[in-house]
Amino acid sequence: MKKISERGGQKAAGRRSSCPIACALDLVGDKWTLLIVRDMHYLGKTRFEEFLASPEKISTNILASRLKTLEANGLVTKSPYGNHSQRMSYELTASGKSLAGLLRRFAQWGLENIPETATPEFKSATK
Amino acid sequence: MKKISERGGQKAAGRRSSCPIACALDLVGDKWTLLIVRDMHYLGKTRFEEFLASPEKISTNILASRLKTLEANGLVTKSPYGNHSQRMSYELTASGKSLAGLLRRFAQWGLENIPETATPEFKSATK
DNA sequence: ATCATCGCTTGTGTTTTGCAAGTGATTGCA
DNA sequence: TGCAATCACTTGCAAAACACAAGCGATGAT
Repeated sequence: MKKISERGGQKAAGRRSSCPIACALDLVGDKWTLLIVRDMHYLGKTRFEEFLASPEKISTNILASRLKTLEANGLVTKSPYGNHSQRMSYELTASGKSLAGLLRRFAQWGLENIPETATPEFKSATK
Repeated sequence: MKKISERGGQKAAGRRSSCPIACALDLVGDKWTLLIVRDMHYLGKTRFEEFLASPEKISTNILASRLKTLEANGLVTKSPYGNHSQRMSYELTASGKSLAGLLRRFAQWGLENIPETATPEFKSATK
């Protein structure tokens, strides 16, 4: 039985605090994870090689590890596609898709506050 | 004279691409920066020691370096306060304040998608 | 004069990242 | 049937970032 005074102030395993902002940052607060989600959401990418092709040039080991933790955290599902047993398709779950609003805020803030950010390929998708 | 085909696809110094999401992540895409902004925005913190007191327990050298780059990127201003010339007050600029919407999205996504995130002290502020 | 507070810096060891190369399971093609 | 190409990774290694603890210089209070 947990004391009432402790409820709401407890930390979940591996998290720095119970703050929803801090917890969200623990899951997607790094330089690469949200770019993978961006590629899935705005560009419809699903394959390892497609993510590698983005202009930010993520390296293969980082991509593999990020996809693994995205899957472990329930934001992405991994499944074979076509008739190739080795070829994998990564897709957003409901939780993953619900990051779209966050991505749009990032895009909006970047466009409004960072000079020379302009991406023709995203402009229509982010409106 | 720059070719039209290059415009909109160029990279600014030190950035991975011209995508506004990637650029925004270059500025605030790490585990600590947005927590400092959170403390400034939601809790009204302004001093070094106050940021250290947050439950996530940032270390002093990381805090100092993040405050320095926040200032360098024009998101925060630093000024002495009171009659102590050594005591500093950190405050959000207009660009920094405009991160509030992003923070709210983070909080909302965390509350909806991560179990056991609940912070009484933020709930009223994020509604 | 001594002590505490504030805002840091410095040193040290660990963890994470970036980069290049390689691996194994196919698949397409001659 | 052989052989190169593709895809999804893994491995190795150096560089950078991070966490932790200690210390430092300026100020103010006692």
